[in-house]
Amino acid sequence: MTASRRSPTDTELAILRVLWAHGPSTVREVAEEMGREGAYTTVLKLLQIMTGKGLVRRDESARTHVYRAARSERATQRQLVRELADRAFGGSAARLVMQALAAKKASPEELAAIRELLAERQGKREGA
Amino acid sequence: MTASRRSPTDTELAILRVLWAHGPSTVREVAEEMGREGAYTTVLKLLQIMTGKGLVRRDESARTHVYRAARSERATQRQLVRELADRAFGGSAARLVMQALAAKKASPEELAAIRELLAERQGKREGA
DNA sequence: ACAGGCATACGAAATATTTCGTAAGGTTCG
DNA sequence: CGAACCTTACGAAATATTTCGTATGCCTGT
Repeated sequence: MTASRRSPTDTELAILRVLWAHGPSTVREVAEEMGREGAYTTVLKLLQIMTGKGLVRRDESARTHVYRAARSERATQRQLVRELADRAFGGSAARLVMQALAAKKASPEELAAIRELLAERQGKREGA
Repeated sequence: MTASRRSPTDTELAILRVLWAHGPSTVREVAEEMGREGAYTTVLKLLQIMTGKGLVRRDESARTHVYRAARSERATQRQLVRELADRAFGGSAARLVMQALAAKKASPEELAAIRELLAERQGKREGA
C-alpha cells in the first residue's frame, strides 16, 4: 500500500487550508479567499495538479467544478508532524514537542489543554 | 534585521544533521557519513551553496576545507517548528504539540519529561 | 621533475514547483 | 443569433533544487 506520497508543498498547503476552512469550493472561491484573484489560472492549474496527486477530489458534475480536500486537516497535520520529526528530530515526536513548547508561547489555556491530553495518555496505561 | 531566510531544504538538512552529529567536517567526511561516497561533488556543491546561503561556515585555512553548521541544531529546530506551526496550524504551536503527541507514541520517560517541562513553564508564573 | 591522487570550482543537465498566457468551448442575456 | 463572460485545459516560461561531469591546481612519493 503506497498510502502516502510526499507531503503537500507550500502553495498546495495554502490551498488546502482554504478548502478545510470553507469546505468544497470552486476555483474562483479558492482564488478569492487566497487574495489572488489576478492569478485565477494559477490556482486552477494547482488544483488540477493536486487532483492528479490525489490531494484533492473534484466534483465535475456541474460545469464549474467543485474541489474538496482529499484528506482531513488533522490527518495532514499528523503527516507533516511526523515528517518534521523524521527530518529534524531523529524521529522523536517528543523532542519535537519540547522544542515546540520552547519556540512559541502558548496561552495558559493551551498549556492546560496539553497537560490534560498528557494525563489522558498516561492514564491509558492504568485503564482510567 | 533580515536575520533568517528560508529554512534549509531536505538535502541541506540532511547535511546539517551530519555536521551537528559529528562536528566540523570535510566534504569527504560528510559524504561518507551520508552513505553517498559516489556523489562526492554533489555534497561539495551543496556545501558551497549552503555557504553562500549562510547555513554553514567554511574554514579554508587548510587546503581541505572544513565546514560547520552556522546555527545550532536547536535554533534550527525551533525555526522549523515555527514554520510548520505557521504553515499548517494557524501559527499555534500548542495545536502542533497536540497533533505531535497524537502522531507518534512517546515513551513514558518522554511523556514524563514533557510534563515536567510543562510544569516548569506554568510554574514560572509563581516564581517557584 | 613528474605521475597519481585528491581538492575546489563551476557550468549545465535533470527535476520539481509555481506562474501565466492562450485556446477552446459552454452559458447568459438582450 | 451574437457579444460578453465564464469555464477548463494545457503548454511553456520562470524559479528552485539536486545531481553530475569536467577543468584546474595542489600535494605527495618516487
